[in-house]
Amino acid sequence: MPELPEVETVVRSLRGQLVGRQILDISNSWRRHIAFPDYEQLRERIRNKTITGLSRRGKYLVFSLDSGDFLIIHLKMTGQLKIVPEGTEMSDYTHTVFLLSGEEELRFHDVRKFGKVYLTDDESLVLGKLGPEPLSPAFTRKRLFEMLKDRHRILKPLLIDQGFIAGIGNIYADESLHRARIDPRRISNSLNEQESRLLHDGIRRTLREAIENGGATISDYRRPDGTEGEMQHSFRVYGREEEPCYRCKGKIKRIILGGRSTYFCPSCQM
DNA sequence: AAGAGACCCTGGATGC
DNA sequence: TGCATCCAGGGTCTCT
Repeated sequence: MPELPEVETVVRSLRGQLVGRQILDISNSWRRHIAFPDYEQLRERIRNKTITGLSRRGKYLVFSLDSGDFLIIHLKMTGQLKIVPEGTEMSDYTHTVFLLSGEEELRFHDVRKFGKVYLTDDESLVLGKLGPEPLSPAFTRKRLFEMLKDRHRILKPLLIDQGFIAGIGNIYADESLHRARIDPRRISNSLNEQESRLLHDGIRRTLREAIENGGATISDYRRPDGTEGEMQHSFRVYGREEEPCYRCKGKIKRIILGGRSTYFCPSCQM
């Protein structure tokens, strides 16, 4: 569930607490949480390293270490990160724990176990195939229009393709398309310049608004301090099947595109 | 290149 | 109450 705004919220919340701290050790009870290298090597390479930075790329959290390695974490559907005092009672769903200097622990809690931890000195091994950051200055209206022209794909699945644009997931794709008044079933290269501009604005405004709201809490997502985001109260279409569209009073429909639920308003999204 | 479907997981909702 | 089945989307992978 965490998409770009949720991951950004987590990064902002953790950065001040983690940068400058040392990772003393790691423990893990679900080996598949560790993507690469294998657990023993990762443990060897991470022990006693200092966290020098924390940033986000798409839906990935990227910790820079003073060894030159990058610790990269993807929360996937149900991952949560939290900092707790050392020795706090363990939840059944905490599978990876980083022991920190200052007698605290960074815990990776993940009910569905889809999350992943990577350690590498070459970030591109993990992040290399990602598309542009939608909130970066490089993601201009012109660039999006050119990207759309180059492809012949159904719009909604294209927007959640991380190689096309990084960070948009199922919820914010639908929200962005509704804001732009564009039908999710449209083919990418059928959009004219004006429609492409509306989509560009829709994506950026939707993501910015979601970050301002601290992300959306749906079932598992929590901020690292345990509080819920607020964005779920502002959804225009997501999860609102058969309810009236706020803009035109039409009925919100749910269809499947690219194997995922897609919510939209057939009367004002063209 | 694009798209469909299986798979990775589990809790919660729904159906009988 | 209990059990089976479906669904949720973050991805990856294979096949057509």
